[in-house]
Amino acid sequence: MDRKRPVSSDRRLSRSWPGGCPGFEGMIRFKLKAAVENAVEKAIAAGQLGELKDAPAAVVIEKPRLPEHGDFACGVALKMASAARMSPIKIAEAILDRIEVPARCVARMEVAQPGFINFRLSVGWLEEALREIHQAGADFGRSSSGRGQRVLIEYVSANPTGDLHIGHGRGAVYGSCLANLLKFAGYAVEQEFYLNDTGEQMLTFGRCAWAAYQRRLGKRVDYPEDGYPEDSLARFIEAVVAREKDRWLSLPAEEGQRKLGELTRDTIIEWQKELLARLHIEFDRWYSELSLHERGAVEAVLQRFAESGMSYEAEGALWLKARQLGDERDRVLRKSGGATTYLAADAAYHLDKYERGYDHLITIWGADHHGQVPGLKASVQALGKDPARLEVILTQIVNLQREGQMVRMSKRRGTVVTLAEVMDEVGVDAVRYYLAESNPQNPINFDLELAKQTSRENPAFYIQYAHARCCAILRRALEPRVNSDTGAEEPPTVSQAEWRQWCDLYKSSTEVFAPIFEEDPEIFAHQKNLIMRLQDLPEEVEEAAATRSPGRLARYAFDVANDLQKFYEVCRVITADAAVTRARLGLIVATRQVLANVLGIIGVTAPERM
RNA sequence: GCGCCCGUAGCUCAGUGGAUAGAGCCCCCGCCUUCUAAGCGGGUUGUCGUUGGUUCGAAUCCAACCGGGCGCGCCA
Repeated sequence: MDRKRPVSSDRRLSRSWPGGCPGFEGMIRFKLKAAVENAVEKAIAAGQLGELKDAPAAVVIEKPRLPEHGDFACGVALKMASAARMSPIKIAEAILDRIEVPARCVARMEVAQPGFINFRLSVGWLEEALREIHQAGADFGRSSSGRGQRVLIEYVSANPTGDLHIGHGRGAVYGSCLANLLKFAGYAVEQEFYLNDTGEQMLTFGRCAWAAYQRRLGKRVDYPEDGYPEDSLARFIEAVVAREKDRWLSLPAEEGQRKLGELTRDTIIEWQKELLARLHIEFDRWYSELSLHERGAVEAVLQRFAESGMSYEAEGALWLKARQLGDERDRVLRKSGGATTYLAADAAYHLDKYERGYDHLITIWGADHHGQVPGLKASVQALGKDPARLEVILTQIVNLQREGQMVRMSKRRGTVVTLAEVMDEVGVDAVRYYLAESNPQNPINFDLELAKQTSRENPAFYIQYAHARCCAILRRALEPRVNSDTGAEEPPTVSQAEWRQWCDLYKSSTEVFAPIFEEDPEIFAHQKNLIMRLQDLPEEVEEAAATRSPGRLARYAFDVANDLQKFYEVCRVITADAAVTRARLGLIVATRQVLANVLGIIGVTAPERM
């Protein structure tokens, strides 16, 4: 039943082939899509698709799971069948007859039950893909789909009252990866950390810091019972004492609480900055909540709510009419005691974000804050801003495990495992990879022992190893060789001058890559798989950016590494044949480039040797 | 009770309308005179939480239910 038709050379579109595929810019899937769309149009125009006047379904080129179904497949005939009142097979045949692709690019096209069109690639587009990778270099995979839109991503925003834990780490890594990703996808991204450096909690914190400071210097005073655990402050108090000695000890209580609160808070903030920098996270701005209060922004927002009739007084408190705006209940803006709530400050903060002119706002919170989302949305709406431009992403919990057993964390009992400890134990790259890999809405089980025990097998390491291996091969080709028989030093396989020449060729020529391929079908399959994977990067970036899933790229990097290893296993790169060596080094360098680009996005280092 | 998130192999997770549901870990068996064996190949593993619906076709969409997590009027 299946109709098989080899592509004959007279169906070539491109007269200038090889050397480029005019009219087929972009990735292979896109090139195929365009060819199929074109064929559908022509088939309709020729009246071969029954009563169809226009294409009722978008052409989607997918990757079949089974190798027998080719490298790519298209199910558009199935989607058109009912509208055309024809059998999918007949439609597929009519379309296939009109698909025009260069013979060097597609080896075979066929119609298969129940109406798929399957494609098996030849080498033309693979060579072109490699040339594109070399030409784009560090920019390969970068897209302009963000159209330079300004996006502000706010994340971590941990309270400056203690250590960061693994949950903060997750938000930090996710936010940072998302920022890198959106930049790569063509957005103008800024990253911001919101400091809760004022309010009720800072008063409590000041009392604790003051007590801890006095106690550290030998004074017999009680430590507040319901405050932050003394142990969790000890390290920071130690730093404060080392710097300030006992010069504040004689302050009156109220002054002392304020002063030590500030000193300790600032110590913690500095410490958080350093820790996050170690995780390869740099914020453009640390935005102080206190600064909002100080310049009256919070009061101004309350004023605006009052003027627009969006707030009211009840039970001694000031309320936002959030119910009117889709929330399940109204929200308190100012407590009966007179202090403003977190929501009031957050409304002022988000209003400021809007007024700074961003096209889009992303706020990343831990999932335990999800109850606040409707209130925040309602408040920005009440301020006349479009809540659709504010995207709140919630990151789920991280369960720390050790050998499959949950690590119970209790602040009170001081059994909290800090982010710093996890980083020290399993390494920054592993922490980044494991936290980057999953999607934010899923809880993570992070097993410390597993991450350590399998350090040779862990994905972060495996990907880095693949990158280092590419570097090693290139080094090998460019370094002088030692003759194993005579011990004499011989010139390198590739001279520096040659190499520079080759690098230019990689960017301008597709023929240069032709000698990569072996006739042996098994080896060819590995070569093709690797190149197909590399040329996927732009699509992966698009998809990851659109779904806010940088973790997708972490998994993609693993697949690239895996395909490289399989290729490496069956195929030598440096050979006696200069043309073959040149071609395959081009593939290795392209692979290295793709790995480096992806590792850059997920913030894992790309080592040259391991 | 209400709201949000989740439920896929022993474990950790992909896959969100297409053909026979995939990786890694774990376990077993092979492979180093040759560019990094920190590697590769092979083998085993599934009521896709349950039931019903929509569709030519459902892990994927809809409804109800079950199980887990989180949140729920002046904490942040």
